[in-house]
Amino acid sequence: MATSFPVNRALEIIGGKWRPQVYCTLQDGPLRFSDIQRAIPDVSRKVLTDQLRELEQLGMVRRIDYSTEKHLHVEYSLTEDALGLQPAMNALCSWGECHDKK
Amino acid sequence: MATSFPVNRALEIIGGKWRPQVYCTLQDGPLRFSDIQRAIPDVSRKVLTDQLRELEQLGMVRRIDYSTEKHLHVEYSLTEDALGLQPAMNALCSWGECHDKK
DNA sequence: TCGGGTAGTTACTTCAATGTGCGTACTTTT
DNA sequence: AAAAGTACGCACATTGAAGTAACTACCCGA
Repeated sequence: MATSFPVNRALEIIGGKWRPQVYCTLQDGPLRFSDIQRAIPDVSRKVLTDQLRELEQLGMVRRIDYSTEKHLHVEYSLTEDALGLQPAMNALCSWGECHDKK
Repeated sequence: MATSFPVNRALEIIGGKWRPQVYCTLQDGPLRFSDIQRAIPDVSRKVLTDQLRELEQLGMVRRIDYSTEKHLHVEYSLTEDALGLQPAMNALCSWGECHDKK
């Protein structure tokens, strides 16, 4: 299977159309669902919830429900495991920045 | 568009089902088509040629035709641009290795 | 009570990536 | 003469990721 390569574990997290944005958005700290949506305006609610659920199952995103009887309040954040990908993300970003121009 | 993120430039190269394998296989030097196939047995001829063509168009793979009237001989290798991704690849790999076990 | 905010779910559709199976054309080896 | 290697191309089918649109259910402020 493709997952015999260790890279693919990492690509499950940051691969796909929206995951890099979700990752980058959550890097700066916990956010509510609607804040993530505002940060990534082009993603639909459905796709965003799908992505967050999948990332949660992969152990990369933590979902904490602070809702009371009065208010809905859910926060999403990256787990420590996910934060371990930051060096790799930075390497990918800096490569990307060098190879845009032209 | 999603490509506003610099990460996505890099994910065009190493994202997808077979590209990490192709990348890793060619890291060790130029190979012929059939050698790549032997290194990645599960990929079909069509998909492999598709991938190589796309990576060539992205400027990540160099295709050199050494054929004579006698022999077909084509070699594929990574470009210098693509080799610039090695630090990022290593970072992804080492993250993946740490998070397999368990 | 009307619009806007919170956080979703459900059903259906579309589209790009991937896979299957065939044919081409020319070679060397047995 | 037949089989097997090299490097493809083409037509089509399947699959999975992503998108669209509508619905739920509750709260707040004007």
